[in-house]
Amino acid sequence: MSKVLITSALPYINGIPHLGHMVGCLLPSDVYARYMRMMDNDVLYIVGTDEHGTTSEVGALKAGLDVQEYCDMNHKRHYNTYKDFGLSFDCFGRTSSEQNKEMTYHIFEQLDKNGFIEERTMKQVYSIDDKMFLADRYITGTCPHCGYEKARGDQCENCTKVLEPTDLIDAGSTISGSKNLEVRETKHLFLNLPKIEPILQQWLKTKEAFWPEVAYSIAQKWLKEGLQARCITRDLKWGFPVNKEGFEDKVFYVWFDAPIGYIGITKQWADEKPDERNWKDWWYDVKDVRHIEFMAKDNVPYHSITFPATLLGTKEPWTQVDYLKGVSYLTFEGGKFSKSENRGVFAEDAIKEFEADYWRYWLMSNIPEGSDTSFTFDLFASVVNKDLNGVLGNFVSRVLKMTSSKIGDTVPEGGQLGELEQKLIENLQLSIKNYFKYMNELEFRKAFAELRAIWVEGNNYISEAEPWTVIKEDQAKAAMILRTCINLIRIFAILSAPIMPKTAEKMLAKLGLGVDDIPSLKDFDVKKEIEFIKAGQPFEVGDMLFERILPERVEELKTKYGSKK
RNA sequence: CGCGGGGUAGAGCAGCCCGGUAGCUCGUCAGGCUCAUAACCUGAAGGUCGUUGGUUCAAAUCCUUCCCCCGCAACCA
Repeated sequence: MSKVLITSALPYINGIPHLGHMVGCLLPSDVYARYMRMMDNDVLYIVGTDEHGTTSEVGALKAGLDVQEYCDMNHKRHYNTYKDFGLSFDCFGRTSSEQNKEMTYHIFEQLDKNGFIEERTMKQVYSIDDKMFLADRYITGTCPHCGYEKARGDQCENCTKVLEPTDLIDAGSTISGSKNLEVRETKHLFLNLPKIEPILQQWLKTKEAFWPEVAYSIAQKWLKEGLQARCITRDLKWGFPVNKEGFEDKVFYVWFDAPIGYIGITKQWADEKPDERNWKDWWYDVKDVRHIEFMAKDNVPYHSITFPATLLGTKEPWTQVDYLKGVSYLTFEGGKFSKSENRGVFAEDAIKEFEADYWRYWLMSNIPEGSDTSFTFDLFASVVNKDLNGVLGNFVSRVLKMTSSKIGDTVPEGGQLGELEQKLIENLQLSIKNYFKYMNELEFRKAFAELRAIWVEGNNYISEAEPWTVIKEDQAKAAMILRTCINLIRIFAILSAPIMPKTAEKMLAKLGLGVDDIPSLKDFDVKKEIEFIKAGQPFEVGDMLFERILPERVEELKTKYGSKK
């Protein structure tokens, strides 16, 4: 049994998670965690909310709430959404926790002690009416190059030129609209990345060759361009106050404490049961932990460069990422998800339309492993109707209905496996081997194409075996065929459990089994499992596993979620 | 010349690293079956692999030109 530490990029508290967020990090991490547990590994799966930063402050201001209250409320909201999607995290923590503060302080102190922290004085725009310094993008004005009136302080969206906020004509705060701005000097702390770069390079060499193309090339790109010192403090209220003399009125930059959150949240988890859990068993001076991180491409630089450098700079034996599963973006009908424009499916609404497993299956079998992938309701409906209803749901239905109507509501007795069944076993052995191989390699698209092929194997078998014909002459043989099919339902349920846990449960329930009856996948042997359910076991036909999505419904959904805009 | 990813049948993708008759799923068409959810099974049609030039006996695969889409460009997260 080996220890597998799984972390999903921590969703930002202010955002409303959409399908892209779900497939970018949350779902794949969950599917992988479930799979690794079924493979008998000791898994710790960490998720939580990333809470600090200007965006939270502004969000709270707009909601008329105190930042802490605002985050408490949204944390709960995120938690509920992810629970609805079936995420099986061991702890859903917060980057604003006391535990994370402790970790952040410790890591900062080590970096400072080792000479990787430097002070710099910089000029920044201060909004007198907002009583705060403004990040570049919180300032808008007219672009000096193209005259676009809503250019941001960091870049003009219209002409794409990179700007300084002081370049803007007639600049104002996006928070209050106030134009009462001035440039003030302010002192900040920087993480000296160039100084850490040599050891970072060395470390990276041992890891990234195995990472996905997207992750690997992004990390390379940053190194190629040369690292710059990175500012890790901010003039804000909402964050951890900097634990260094002269900087008490500042807080750590959200991106400094956010990834440390993985460790802080692990300590939150450990603190729930201090007698049996220790965060150090996962993060500090351990050799037997394999750490897998999940994220979308925008997060890759921080997890391949900045955060590893932060940990390396402490010169302490922290657990680093072993495999970084970086994916591209999911787009919505070819464009961006946008809450304000009511375009795209957001997780809270998705779950009201269809059960989690519909989304889990579509998203995971279409995860953007290569380039960006577009979600469309047409594709969604076609996958649900074909794969889930036609192939899997229909197999379960035809087998149970036939057995029930022709023989009875218990698993039928008689006959023994023949040549056709041997062929079935061989085919399944090969497909399952491939399925496990792809899951181990985190090649999700390929893995779920293989899972689908496994389901098809069921329909193939029953077509060839023709129990509806056999039963007229050989009752015992027909019984054996149907018993084999019922066992296939159980096997399909077990193999599908990582991606569709609720459906797996439903399938097993039809056979009078529970989730506790799911065996380890480690030594999964089709030969044995195909005869697991014995004659006499009662079953029930029950409801269909999935509903079909009819064309009218597709049109309805498209209108409702802004596909047509 | 800012950087990276992508451009392969009507749709969605694999193959490219390590050149050797272009593969998978959906859709379409035809056939089969009738246990099942107008479902399932079998077969067929459909692609000059974005474009230009080159290397090679041979290029989707290696080098080069240009075009298109997406993302990033370090104080939004």
